[in-house]
Amino acid sequence: MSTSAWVRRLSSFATFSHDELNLLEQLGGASRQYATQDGLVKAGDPADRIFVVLEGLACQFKLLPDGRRQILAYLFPGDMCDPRHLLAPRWNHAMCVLWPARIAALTLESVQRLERYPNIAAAISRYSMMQQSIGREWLVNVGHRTAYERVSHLLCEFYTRLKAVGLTTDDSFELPLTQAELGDTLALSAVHINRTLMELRRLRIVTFLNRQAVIHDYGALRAAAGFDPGYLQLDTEPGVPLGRD
Amino acid sequence: MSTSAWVRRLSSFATFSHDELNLLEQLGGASRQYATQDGLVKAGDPADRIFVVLEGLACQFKLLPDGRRQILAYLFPGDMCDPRHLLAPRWNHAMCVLWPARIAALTLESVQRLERYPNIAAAISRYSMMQQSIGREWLVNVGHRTAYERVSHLLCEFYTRLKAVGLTTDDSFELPLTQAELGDTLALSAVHINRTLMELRRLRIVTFLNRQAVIHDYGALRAAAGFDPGYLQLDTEPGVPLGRD
DNA sequence: CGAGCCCTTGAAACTCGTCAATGATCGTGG
DNA sequence: CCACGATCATTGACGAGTTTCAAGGGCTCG
Repeated sequence: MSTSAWVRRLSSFATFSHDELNLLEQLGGASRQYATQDGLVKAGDPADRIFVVLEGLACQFKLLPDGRRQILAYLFPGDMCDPRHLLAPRWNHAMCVLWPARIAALTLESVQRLERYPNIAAAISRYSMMQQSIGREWLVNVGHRTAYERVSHLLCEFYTRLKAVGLTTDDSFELPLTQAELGDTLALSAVHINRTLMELRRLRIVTFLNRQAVIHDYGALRAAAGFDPGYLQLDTEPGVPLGRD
Repeated sequence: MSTSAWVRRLSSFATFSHDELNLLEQLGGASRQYATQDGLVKAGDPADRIFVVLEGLACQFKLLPDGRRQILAYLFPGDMCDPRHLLAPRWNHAMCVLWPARIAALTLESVQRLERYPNIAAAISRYSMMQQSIGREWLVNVGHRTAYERVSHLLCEFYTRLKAVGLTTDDSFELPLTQAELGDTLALSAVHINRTLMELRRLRIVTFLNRQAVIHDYGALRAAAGFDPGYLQLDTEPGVPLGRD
């Protein structure tokens, strides 16, 4: 059972030796299968391990007392939690599985073992930095873009992130999200998500079929979103290592 | 020229030796004075140093091409940028000064020098983790709370953060922000910020005078916001459970 | 074949934004 | 010391974008 998406993702942030690659690959053995709707952690749980999504889809979210939900991040294959969570006593947000997933859990000790390899430590830090960058862009998205721009921007982000780990075919990718989940991500009602997606479909920019998103006109999508992929840092050259995390 | 707010802030995340305290205090010498409106970095600048705000107020923000602005974080006295920014080739957001400030700049080397002390490294990591946590809460705020809840929540956050570094007196604190800036933070128009603040004032919950916010009824403010200070991690020790929701 | 979830669509209501004008405050220079 | 301009706060009227409510239809799975 391969950890390849994870290795591919980290490889864009550092160059690994044979040993390091082996170590990363071994993680597959410690993984477990989860089903849609499975909870991974909830707010208040002790933060004693983080997760690496090897296949499938998971997300982080926060719940308000009255049931409103804000999705904070998606973990596609190859994505992991920020190891810094291990420094806090407890989680202050929740995680759940959105589509059947194979997920590995890492304890503080296993992360420290990995981070003895400077290349791995550097890759994880750079990768986590990029995830933070995505979070900042989401704040801009939710705060200052219209519904149409928001949806377009999120689709651009997904497309770019998935392409980077080889999870797109031609111009389409798996997107097993309900419109309610997209709504909780973009702070829009499911109804309005629907209307916006219909509009994108009507303009032949993006269509959806069987949980697949097909980008027919990436130029138009990107223009609609004002999408600038720079923040995804898929271009950076590996540099100097920086301490622990 | 004290660095005390910074030391106080970090001290809540680790216990420092005499040597470590000295080292942190020395930073004050390398600081510089800035005026309101001064830019610190803009998107695209090389990320070769980060900033520690010793006094005054600065913020991070992103600009959209048409001029819309989203403020991403405030740096009160004692706050610093995440050192991880040094791992990226360039900034993808901007920073500016909002109120006369004394600010120190740290290069990658100086951060590495500090992080040779494990307590300092740990404190900075934990502190940065908390900053990230604030960012997540902001996404919830902007995404899923009403104008009234948003404003209340932000005021609760400010009050709690400032109290933790001793920058409150009684129930008031300095808040030299314009309503336009609050609007760009909370994704509301300045006009609507005004109406919301008026409402808080009408209900005798919070008043404003000479750039000071005065909290008359913290209970009501907290209730209005649904504020739970847990995410600020000002109370807990690693691993120690606390019975809460 | 039914149950449940999800998508789709319309109509009405509401929150919040935009526009515009007035007033208050403050720093600056005459 | 006062006049001026600039920035910011305040207020009202109106409009736009989005939410809510409600109902119907399609798909999938047991």
